[in-house]
Amino acid sequence: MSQRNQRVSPEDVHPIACPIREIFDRVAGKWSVQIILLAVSKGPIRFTELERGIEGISRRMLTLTLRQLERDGLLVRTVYPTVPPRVEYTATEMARELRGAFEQLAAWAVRHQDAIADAQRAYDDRQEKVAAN
Amino acid sequence: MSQRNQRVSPEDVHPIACPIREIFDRVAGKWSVQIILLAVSKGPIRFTELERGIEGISRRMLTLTLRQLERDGLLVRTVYPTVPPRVEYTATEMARELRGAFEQLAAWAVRHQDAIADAQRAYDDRQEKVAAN
DNA sequence: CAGAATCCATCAGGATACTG
DNA sequence: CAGTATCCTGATGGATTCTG
Repeated sequence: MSQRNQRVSPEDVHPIACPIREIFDRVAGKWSVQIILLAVSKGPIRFTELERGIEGISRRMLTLTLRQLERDGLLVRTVYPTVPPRVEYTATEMARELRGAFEQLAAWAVRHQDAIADAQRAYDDRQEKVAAN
Repeated sequence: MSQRNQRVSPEDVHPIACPIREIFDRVAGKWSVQIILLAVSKGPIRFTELERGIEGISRRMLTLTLRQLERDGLLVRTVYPTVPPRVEYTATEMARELRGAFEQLAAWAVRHQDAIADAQRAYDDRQEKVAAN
């Protein structure tokens, strides 16, 4: 307890940081969260509904992200060979389980958003003073 | 319940997706997670300890990420005006509260890592077949 | 030791046009 | 409708050098 200059071995952080990293990469991308939330809350959802429901997403990124989520087994893609074609995306059970974690993070965000904003202002003020030196 | 062609209004996803986005941006960056976890578990930690403890991080990215976390009030930076200089980073209470959410996500990751790997293999196999057409 | 500053490669991602 | 293909640009981030 007195000695804190002990080396930090990579293994200390790895077992928790590594799986988390993997998850965040595939699940916490800018668009993945919104797609998953929509797919979870809106049941089977169509390509165009997603495109309209997610502000600012490009057709390209929607396609790429959907493919990745499908590959990871978070979404199921169902094609109805009608004309015009109809494709629906359904969240799997696995994806639905993410909602809890997302909501916990959202709660944390809400709880601390003011504190964060304050911290940022305080920090920026300090920088201004230094810059004005 | 029969009608699912209802429009998806942006407000349906916004209230939860927006704060989450903010959080993920500032907290779920490639390096932020590892830095926070190290700072939380290793008490006050020095620049060089972080550099050695996080595999593959560059000096530049470590500095940039530390600045951002400090600005957001997740880390406190303490300078000891000795020679050579000594700087320590301490996780704030706010940052420590994140551990729960991180661990929940980590648990999710561990629970489903096999299923995800399987899904990916299955998906890739399907693609190969198509490519071979 | 703990950075700041600079240069440079990569690549995520947007806009647009085309198609089964 | 639900994509694919192509082009192009800005931001991300690594490597390196310099300094109090």
